[in-house]
Amino acid sequence: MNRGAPKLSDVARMAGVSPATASRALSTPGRVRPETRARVDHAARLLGYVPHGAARALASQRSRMIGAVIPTLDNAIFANSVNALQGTLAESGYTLLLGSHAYNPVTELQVTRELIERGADGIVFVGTDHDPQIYRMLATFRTPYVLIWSLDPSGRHPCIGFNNRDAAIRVTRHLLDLGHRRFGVISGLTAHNDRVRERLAGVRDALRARGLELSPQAVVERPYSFASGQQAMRELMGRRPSPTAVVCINDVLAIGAIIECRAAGIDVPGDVSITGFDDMEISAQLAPGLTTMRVPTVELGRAAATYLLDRLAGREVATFTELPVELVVRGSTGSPQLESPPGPQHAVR
Amino acid sequence: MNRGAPKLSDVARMAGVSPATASRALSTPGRVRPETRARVDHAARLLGYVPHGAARALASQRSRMIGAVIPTLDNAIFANSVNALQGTLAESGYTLLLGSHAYNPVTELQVTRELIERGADGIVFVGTDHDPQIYRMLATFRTPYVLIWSLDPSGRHPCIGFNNRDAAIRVTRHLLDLGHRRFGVISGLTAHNDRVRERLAGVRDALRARGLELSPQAVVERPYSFASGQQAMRELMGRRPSPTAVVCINDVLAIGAIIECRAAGIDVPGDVSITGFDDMEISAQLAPGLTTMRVPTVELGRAAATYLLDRLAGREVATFTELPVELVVRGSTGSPQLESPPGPQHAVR
DNA sequence: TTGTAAGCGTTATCAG
DNA sequence: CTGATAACGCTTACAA
Repeated sequence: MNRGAPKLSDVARMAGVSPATASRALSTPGRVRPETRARVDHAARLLGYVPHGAARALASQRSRMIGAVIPTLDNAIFANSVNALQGTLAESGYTLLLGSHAYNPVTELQVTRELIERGADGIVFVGTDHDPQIYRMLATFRTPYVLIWSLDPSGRHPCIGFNNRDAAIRVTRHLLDLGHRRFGVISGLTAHNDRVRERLAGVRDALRARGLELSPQAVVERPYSFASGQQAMRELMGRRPSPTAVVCINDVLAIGAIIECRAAGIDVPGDVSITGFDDMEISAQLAPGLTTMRVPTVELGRAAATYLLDRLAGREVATFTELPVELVVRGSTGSPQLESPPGPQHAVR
Repeated sequence: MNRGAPKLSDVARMAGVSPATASRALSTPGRVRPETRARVDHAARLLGYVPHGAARALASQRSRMIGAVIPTLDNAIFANSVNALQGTLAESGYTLLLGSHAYNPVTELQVTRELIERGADGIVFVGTDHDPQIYRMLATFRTPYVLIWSLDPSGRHPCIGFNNRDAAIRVTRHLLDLGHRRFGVISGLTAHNDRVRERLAGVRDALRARGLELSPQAVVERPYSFASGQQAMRELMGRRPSPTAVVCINDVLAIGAIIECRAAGIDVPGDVSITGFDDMEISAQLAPGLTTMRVPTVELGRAAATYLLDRLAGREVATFTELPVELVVRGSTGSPQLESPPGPQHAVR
């Protein structure tokens, strides 16, 4: 791909120095006389020299590329994080290699292999649920990595995330405090998704602490999509007695749920309360009284980049970072519901 | 980064063949005896061999990586395309290198250089507005590329896109046909963004064809954000006489505009009509009567991947592909407005 | 079909 | 501070 393009030796010749010196002038400017550095820089500029990354990687054993393995970019949540990740990496001259797996563990393994093969100096993963083979590969290739979105309870893997279970507990408690007793949950698919499982567990924990159980039919598990959320909401509202509060495990599902409520003429909140996770800006507009958990997507991306860059530079790094999640109570889902058993309330996330 | 990891020579030794044969067995299975191929495969599997991408790229002059240079991932529109692009590439063993520039042409040039440096075998760009230096670099390095989202009128650059101007014309005509005469436009920033300029020109064209002009104050130019859209809408509705129809150049702005209408108690459509571009699923929920232009984001990503893969494989490729854009008329923004000058109508996109 | 050997364009080591 | 020179791990003529 570099056919005909100027190479380092061309730059060196033009500057009247050896390739070695040219290399140094370009990558470690401090190690050459200012004057020769100027000559080399000038020659490089004149020739439009662009270093050959593969050659450089081969010789230096560093690719200056960081990989990210994510479920999908369709979820705005991950797109935001990836955007921040890429931006932060670029500031340090690193390029992002992107792989997604659509929640398929086999694909994930494959994608990871691919990134390692391309020489990723480090890799970012989402969540803690990964094939043991993945961790084995990372160890074999001594590839630094970090898990984001979740906290690793085992402490075996470096992670930057937040307490998904606790966030769900807080959201649920909020609903309980509003007086709700009949709950429904619109969940994402739990397979290969620790975030969903933790959040679900959090809802259960909070309810149990107040002597309530979540019956199997009170939980609807669906893939992330507006349509799923709509349909799930319809099902839940069809149950008798119908829930007065519904917790949505993800914002996409929440939006679907809200849409369904509007279509069915159900007031949110009022007849129903919704609480949620992730990126709820739009959801909040759909249902102004919405209560949500705001997840630090941008911070996750930035922190992951910083972690890996620091690690690669041999700097000290914290191997366990918990980020705060903010409970955002909008409008007045408040006291009214406390007296009369309110309509359904939904915890969105 | 490959320290301690098995290399091709290890596989070769274990299989009892030369490195050359091992290489062939792995990358061109057809060129070796089935029996030796099996031995090599077995050895590779046993050792957990992962090829060294940089070495391979250096020797073969091909990286099996494709770059994408996009404005941002924060816009769901681009995220969808990138997702499709990455997925299609992965099916053919290609990995995606991602760069974004936040609508900054200097950053874009830099990012492009970075991708070329990393050895991208091909690059996808958004739109036609690019620094001439970018095209020069692409030529120097003989890097295949393709522009998506727009059609290149000059015919100089391969492109896969749709007619942005025509789409805007159709949307505007629709509003005209509904009886609207007083228009407002919420535009994105026109600098370095041919899509916005084309769409804006389309609105002007359609109006002019019916003897109407768009006064300077009827156009509000803002960066993409919900807040911008809200604010712009407020400004437009403050004008006297106020517009009965508003065209939003992008869905993010549209959502903001709709939010503002709801907050102000303005009915959409009814007091106001909205029409839009890009991903209007949510907008449509916020304003059920919304008319929109549906942009083929997934197809754009897929087609771009296919184009580059075909080109790299030496296959025939169409260098100019126009994709259809669908005008989606929802609800009944219809006849009511035809009689009485309707409230403001907004073309969202 | 397989092996030999010469690169691919940089960086790193080691003298000078 | 600078210059030879040997890797880096793989592919690919060319020969056998």
